[in-house]
Amino acid sequence: MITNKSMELNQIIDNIYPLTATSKNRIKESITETKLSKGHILFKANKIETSIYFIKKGIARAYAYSDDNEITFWFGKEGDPIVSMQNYVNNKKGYEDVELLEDCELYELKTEKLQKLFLEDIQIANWGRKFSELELIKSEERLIALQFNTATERYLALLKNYPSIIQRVQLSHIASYLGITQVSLSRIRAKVK
Amino acid sequence: MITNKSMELNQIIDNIYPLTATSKNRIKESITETKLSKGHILFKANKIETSIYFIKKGIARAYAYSDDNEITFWFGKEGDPIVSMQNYVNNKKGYEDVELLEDCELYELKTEKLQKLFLEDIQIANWGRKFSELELIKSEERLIALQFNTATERYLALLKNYPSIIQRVQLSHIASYLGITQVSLSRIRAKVK
DNA sequence: GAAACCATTTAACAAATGATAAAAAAGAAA
DNA sequence: TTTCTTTTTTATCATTTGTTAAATGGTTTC
Repeated sequence: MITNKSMELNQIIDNIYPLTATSKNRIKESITETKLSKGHILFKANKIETSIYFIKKGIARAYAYSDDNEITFWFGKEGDPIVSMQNYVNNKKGYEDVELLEDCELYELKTEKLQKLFLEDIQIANWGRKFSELELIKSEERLIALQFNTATERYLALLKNYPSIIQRVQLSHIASYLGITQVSLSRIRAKVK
Repeated sequence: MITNKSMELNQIIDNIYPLTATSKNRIKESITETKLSKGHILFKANKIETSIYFIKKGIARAYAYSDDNEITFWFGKEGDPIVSMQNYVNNKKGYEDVELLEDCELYELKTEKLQKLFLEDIQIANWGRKFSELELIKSEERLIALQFNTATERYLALLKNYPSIIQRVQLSHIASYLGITQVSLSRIRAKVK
């Protein structure tokens, strides 16, 4: 079992956008810590979620269904936010499940409280702005990779940029994340070795 | 030649996030209008851009190079923002060119002015937050489509959701947008008819 | 209209991926 | 260990997509 360093709340908040102590405390006051075990379904599709999370320790994946088979489209590790964007942005039901792939320690932040802080504290509003901007950059990078690179290239990139994910997650999830079947990923792995 | 309705500035700003008249005017004071002709390269890869734009009238595309061939990864039409995200978010050089595909009327907003407003006006900070959130939703939808759907399904979805793009843009750009070759798109079109 | 140019389609073959099933390997449980 | 279960790999064949080149169709220019 590979262990990864846990990520402290201060660092997570600061990495997004620097805040004064006052504003930072306002966010921290709205955050609670929870431990949940491997296999726990954190978000359920077609439900309104009331929280977003940050991963202190552990990994998770988001997946949705296409016909019968589930497709993983996101992995999160220590420091990453767990957000159902349709919930967070538009108060709509999400289309994804989020499953914890290891025992996790999470920071939970009630969306409602955060939305209130956005309207009261300009620093937190900018923190929230930066949060979405950074997620947008990640999403765009992902998009470009899917559109520009072959499955083999995407696999090698994942191997290079997120070696921990590959070691900690089963290949069927990685295959669907890469947009290919598990059989196809196996072939790629055999060729690359 | 298909003509589309032009999109007024007030509507563009309001569609993102409702603002008081004062805050809205602050944004509007920072915006200038320009007309640029078809073929104009608005953003150049590996350059720091100092503005973002909104399309009043016309269409545009963003593309980047993979080896020799250019790949279109974004289309914009009336009402859409034109932003080089790496420039806007991280002040880094972008990797994309943006080309105007028709004669265009654009609203130009200097990034520096906007960043200043973010720090001074909480309403505008939240407007900027919402702006990125909405772009993030679009990006995620795009990502899901690429990962979940076949080329044929993506083509049909584009046909359904953005009929104007298909009528106004040449097929080679659409093919690369869909992540396939032009030949492959031709085959799909022949089959679908 | 003819010539030149560009976009789109079609054809032929190669390469990559999907689908299904079976075998091998790895883990978990008794 | 041995058994059972799950994950991963391998094999086979069908389908899709890529590559290259040629043919068709449409526009522009002279």
